[in-house]
Amino acid sequence: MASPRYRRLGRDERREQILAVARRMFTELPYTEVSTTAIAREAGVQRGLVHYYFGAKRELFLQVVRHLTATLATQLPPLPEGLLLEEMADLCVAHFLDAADANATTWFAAVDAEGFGQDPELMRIVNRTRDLTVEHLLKALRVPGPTDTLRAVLRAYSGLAEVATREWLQHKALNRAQAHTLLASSLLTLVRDIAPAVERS
Amino acid sequence: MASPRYRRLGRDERREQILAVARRMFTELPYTEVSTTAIAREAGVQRGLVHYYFGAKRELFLQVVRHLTATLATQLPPLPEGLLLEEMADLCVAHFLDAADANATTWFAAVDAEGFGQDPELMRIVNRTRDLTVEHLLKALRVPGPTDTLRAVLRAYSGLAEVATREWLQHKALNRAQAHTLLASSLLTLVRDIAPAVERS
DNA sequence: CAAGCTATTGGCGATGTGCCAATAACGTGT
DNA sequence: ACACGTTATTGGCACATCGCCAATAGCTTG
Repeated sequence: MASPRYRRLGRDERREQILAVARRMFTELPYTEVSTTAIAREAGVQRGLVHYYFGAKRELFLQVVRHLTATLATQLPPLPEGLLLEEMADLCVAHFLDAADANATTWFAAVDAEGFGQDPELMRIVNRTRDLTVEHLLKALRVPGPTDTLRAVLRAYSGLAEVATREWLQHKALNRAQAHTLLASSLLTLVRDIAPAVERS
Repeated sequence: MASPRYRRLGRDERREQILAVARRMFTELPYTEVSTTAIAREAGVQRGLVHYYFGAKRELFLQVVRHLTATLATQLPPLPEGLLLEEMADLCVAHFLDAADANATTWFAAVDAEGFGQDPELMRIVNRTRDLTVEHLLKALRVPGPTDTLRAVLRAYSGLAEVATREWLQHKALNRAQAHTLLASSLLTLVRDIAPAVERS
């Protein structure tokens, strides 16, 4: 007669629900200020259940980061054919800025996670995502011989892109058009002029 | 008669000793894996003393980051006179790479601290250090009207420099000469060509 | 050598984490 | 309808960490 004391959900269902709560909280607060107790409370569940599904708190955090980066990676745009290098760079940058704008909080949370001091697994996750973007750029720009040097240059470029985006969306020292100009012309120069020079060094 | 159970040091002396231990441990391990207990143990002291000097663990950590960034900031080279823009850029990059090389662990620890999720005070510290470097670049390159836009572009450049350094020292996808070429030519192009274009956008 | 200052200790209380046995919700077979 | 088995969920134990503070004990000074 009496209503049950708790609702029993399917494994994947509950798992996803807790993950959603964790996602929100980890993007809002630093790691140390998010307790499994708080996550459980917000999910309307006992703390033990969180550990039942995810083991350690760190594991849950890694799942969250994996999800964030995966979300961003799937938003890579399709590649139109037969464009000039300039047009292609423009397009890539536009798509990138759109994605960053649309998922600002997600994006910064993922990027910020990088510095979570020396955690090897976390470094691996974030680096793999960065490499995905680099490979996408390589395909899009159709550079003849994609060497390791060029990849390194493009990874460095992603560092520039990260801060430039921050200057636009957070610090507001640049507007969107300026961020676009900066990113597009840097990309062009890096690929066309600087990368070959670096290769020869 | 019996030797005393502990040595009593002066306030600053003990403070500096604990800080040194904390510096080492925080640069070696992630924040969560460094306990005040461990710091106290390595310093040969009771845990309570750590809190007596630094209050919360977070405060101690901030002190460490402050010290790391300050150390790097004091290594800014003097500015020689009457050089071409190219030569000046070369010089700045060379000094930068030297400093990064000499203090590799310190440098990466400071840079990594940045992402310590959304901590406002920590963001402030790291940003101020970045701005110091940017101002130094501005002075060195003697650009006519140092606008806010140019500053933003240079901050973005520091993002590129950070990753490029990592590619050289950690991932080893670039050698020193290549890192130098990348950083010097990017800096030149950004200041001479791209920043004005961004300004007009 | 007594007295005072304070660096240092040692321990209490609260909170967080990892784990696991007991429990209860829900699907299934009869 | 009802017992049964599965397993999602709870609740609590054991331990570590953190922040704090009263008591203690080095060192210094007169």
